[in-house]
Amino acid sequence: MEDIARLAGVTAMTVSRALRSPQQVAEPTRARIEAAAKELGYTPNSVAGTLASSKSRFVVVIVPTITASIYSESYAGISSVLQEKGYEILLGNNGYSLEHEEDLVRSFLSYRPAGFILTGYTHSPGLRQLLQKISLPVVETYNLTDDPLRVSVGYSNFRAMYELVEHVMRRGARNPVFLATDYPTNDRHTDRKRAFDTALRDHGIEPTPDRVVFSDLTYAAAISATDRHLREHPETDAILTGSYVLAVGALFEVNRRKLRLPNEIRIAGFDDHELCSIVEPNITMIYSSRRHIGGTAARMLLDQIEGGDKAVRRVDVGFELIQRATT
Amino acid sequence: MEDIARLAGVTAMTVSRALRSPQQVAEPTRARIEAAAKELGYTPNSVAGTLASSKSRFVVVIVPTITASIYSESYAGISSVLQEKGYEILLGNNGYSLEHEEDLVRSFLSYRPAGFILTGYTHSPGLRQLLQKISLPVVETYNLTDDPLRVSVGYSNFRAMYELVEHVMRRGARNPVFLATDYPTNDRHTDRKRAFDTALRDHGIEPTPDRVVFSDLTYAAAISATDRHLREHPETDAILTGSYVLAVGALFEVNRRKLRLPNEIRIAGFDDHELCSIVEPNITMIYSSRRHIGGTAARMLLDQIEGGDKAVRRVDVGFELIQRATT
DNA sequence: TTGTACGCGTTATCAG
DNA sequence: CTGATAACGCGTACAA
Repeated sequence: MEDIARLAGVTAMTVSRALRSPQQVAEPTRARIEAAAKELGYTPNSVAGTLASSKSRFVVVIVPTITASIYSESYAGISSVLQEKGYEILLGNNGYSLEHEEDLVRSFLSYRPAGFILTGYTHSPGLRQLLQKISLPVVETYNLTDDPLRVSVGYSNFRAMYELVEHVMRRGARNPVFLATDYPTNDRHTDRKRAFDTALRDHGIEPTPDRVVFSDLTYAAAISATDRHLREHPETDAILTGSYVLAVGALFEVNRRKLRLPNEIRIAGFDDHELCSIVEPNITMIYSSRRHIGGTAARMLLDQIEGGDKAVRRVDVGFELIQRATT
Repeated sequence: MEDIARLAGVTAMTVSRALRSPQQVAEPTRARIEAAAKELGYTPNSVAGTLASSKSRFVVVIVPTITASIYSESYAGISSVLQEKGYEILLGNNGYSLEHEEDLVRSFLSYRPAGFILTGYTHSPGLRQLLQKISLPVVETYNLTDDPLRVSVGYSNFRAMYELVEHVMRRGARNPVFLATDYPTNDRHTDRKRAFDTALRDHGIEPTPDRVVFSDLTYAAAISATDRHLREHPETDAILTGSYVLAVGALFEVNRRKLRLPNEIRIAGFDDHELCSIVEPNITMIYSSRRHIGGTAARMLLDQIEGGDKAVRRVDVGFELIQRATT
């Protein structure tokens, strides 16, 4: 900046202003400065800027794992909104561990981020305390709670599962099971599980433990989990899954057994994906746009960062139950 | 740090040392400082540290799109290696546009990153020039070239495609087509295309333009592209694809037409994915671990950053042709 | 092993 | 509209 200032016949401060808030500088001055900057091949130093202003343009985004397509899609939604405003993302994978999440947040704090976008509303007590204390903007995503840290965006996983059970029961199911990954700290899962139990009771069915089947998030694991369960519980007539991967895996196994869908057995799940409308028969799924959740989360975070406190506390983006051939 | 220093009865400089290089500080002093830091709830300021030392712990990673599973997997590989060393990632999506890539790099430069991990070896002239000039560590990934910017890690997409053509020809194909996405700046694609043409000529087949079919990267697009092509060219007896998504799409269409695999027609492609071994019949694919490419790239970057110039120029991670039922 | 002085590249603030 | 001065919080370099 000193060099540019010398070349343009001004001081460094005027250069700073010309570059960050051009309207504060007389047009001829600004033009001279811009020319000088280009001539010298100036690259601004955001690190120094952040230190001087104590305002960073970093946003921390924490997802369970970036390799699951739902999270990479929501990341893409966040990224496209933040990029326009000149924010950069510091991405963390907590691997579904709350302690790891807390560690990540603490370590990212050293970059003095402008805010956080987290997944779910379940966090370690230490993290809740920390985020309460430092009073930085926070958005929680993918699920709704009555008690968000600041604001949250997502849909009611409870209601979605309740509707899904209702749906398969209406379509003739009497013995549904819930096929899901086993991450006890995943509130999307626990809310769905509560809804599953509630809906079953409302139909006079006892939600015994053997109505929940755990599986890793791979097709092979879903296939063998389905195989094992159908062997032990041949009366099963509906499989509800926590992910499209598990739904497709279940479908493969059901097809292999030549069970007739949707009369002998039904399949439906969460997190619709293109594959679900391509497989034969195509699969009934709960859909909610991940890009939209991400984009909305980013906008809500910007509202908190820039807008002050007129921020909305809670945005329900809703969900759709897309009925297809498996029900 | 001043506060900690006061509480521990030392100067800020000693605090700085105690925190960054504990072995330079007498143990009792270090313990006092640590206790004081904990008591005051000290959070280091990496921004100030970066400015003072002009050494950042940011690494810029640029991928075409994070929502494609191959890139999110390689990101995960990069991330797990860099995290151990205390580096953070600034992630950019270039959307397969070289100009966008150049813009991204220029804008990330303001954070004074320690290095770059890029996808492919094809970049805009401006970017090549820039990276040459600033002499920062760079690793190019996913493909090999004789002329890397600094170092590169990946496998020969040319050789892989050549082997794939050889393979289907050996299995009886005479009229192969190449089904791929249409990103002209994607050097993985252009190398595969060159190999496809070369291998065809080596078999006395003219690589006419209608032997290449373009499709978006969705199952639906792959299905309709396959449908269209098979209608116009019913003599087609092998479909080679640039992605598992296209391979699975092609398989669905081939199955729908009740063509017999692998006798009437064959399918094989790049970027093996679990789905390829689950579908019926399962699909022959080229495999190379994306996590491994990412992890290796990260290590090669660290070598440049920390190790000086003993860095390897080129790492060929190789590939496997996994034969399955479609050939 | 610890301390002193200074600089990293910018922006806040107030004066002119 | 522009300038002077003083931070921002830390690390480098050298001295003690």
